[in-house]
Amino acid sequence: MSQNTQNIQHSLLSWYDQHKRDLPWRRTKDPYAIWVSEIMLQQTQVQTVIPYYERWMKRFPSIQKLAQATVDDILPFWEGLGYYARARNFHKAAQEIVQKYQGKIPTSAQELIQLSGIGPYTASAIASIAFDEDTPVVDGNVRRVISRLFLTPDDKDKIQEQAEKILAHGRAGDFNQAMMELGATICTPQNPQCLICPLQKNCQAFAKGLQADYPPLMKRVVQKAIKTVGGIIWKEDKILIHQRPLKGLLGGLWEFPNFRVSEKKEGSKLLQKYSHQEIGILISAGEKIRQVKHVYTHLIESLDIYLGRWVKGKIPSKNYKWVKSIELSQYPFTGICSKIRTRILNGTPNVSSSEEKKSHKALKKKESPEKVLIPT
DNA sequence: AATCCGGGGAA
DNA sequence: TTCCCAGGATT
Repeated sequence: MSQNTQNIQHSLLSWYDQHKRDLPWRRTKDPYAIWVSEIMLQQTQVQTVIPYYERWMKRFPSIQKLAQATVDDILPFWEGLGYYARARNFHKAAQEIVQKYQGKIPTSAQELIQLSGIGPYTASAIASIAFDEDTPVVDGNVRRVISRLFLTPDDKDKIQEQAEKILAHGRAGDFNQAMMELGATICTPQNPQCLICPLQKNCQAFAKGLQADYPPLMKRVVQKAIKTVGGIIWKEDKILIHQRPLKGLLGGLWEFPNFRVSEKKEGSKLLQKYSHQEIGILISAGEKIRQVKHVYTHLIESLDIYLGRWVKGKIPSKNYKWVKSIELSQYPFTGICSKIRTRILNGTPNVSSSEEKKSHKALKKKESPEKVLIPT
């Protein structure tokens, strides 16, 4: 091992021992708990994950409890976290563990990666953190730190090679977390805090003043704008909701019926047309309640919501349901439709965006609605 | 090798 | 606004 590597390991681990954040999943060695955290942390920041992690662990405290649950049981605990396939894959893996592994979580990265939802990163993370296997992780943080430390080109194999070279054997779990912690708190994408960085003396980018140039920027994709029309469709005191197909965008989440449109016709007519074509019901469509925008990674959706009333026809029993407005909060909703749901429950069709955010959070805490919008 | 898959924090 | 986050599955 080179002098430089020894120095990096020592400086990084000393810094980590002294400065590591007190995170819920760092208070345990339970491999299941660490697994939960690693799945939630995929492409998701620590501060976002913490409340979800706490709620999840309370409701599904073990791999057995998770395996016993249904997909509909688990989705509400993932609502708003995004990348819903993570929840489904994790659930599937839990059932595999119970059925094929006698309920025992495998201890090696090589075995873990076989499970659904576990890729190279997560396999190494669980193996090193929960089982002390000497295997390095490479995530967005590690990629950036290594890229700057060694001016490594942004090549998957080169980064992996470097990560293996500097891994502190015997303390792989701490070392891996330290690399990620450094990337998250000091060696940040913009304005890295090089002056207080424990690896400043080892950093080739800092020596040349090239921190801002590493890693090279990725080309970004332009978001596509799409337009949809949807309806709050009443039948007596009930509203029609739809569960999205399990696979694909927002899989398994519920929403108010809405349809992709390209034509520039009148929205209420389109809602009638698609309600007939896609759902098989006849409705009368009234005024536009409001327009809601929602930004996805590759998509910007603009949804026009109309008030509707059922006239005749039977809904497909599978993915459609009539529910009372006060029951809406029992279903995990898509982000864009939860904005509208909030307004129905509050009886405030038009609120400012700041108020919208508050009421959205209030809903999640299951606070009782004050008023209910009366159908016209 | 590309593309899909969310929602939010931070500057 | 823009970047990107303790990535994995699908095609």
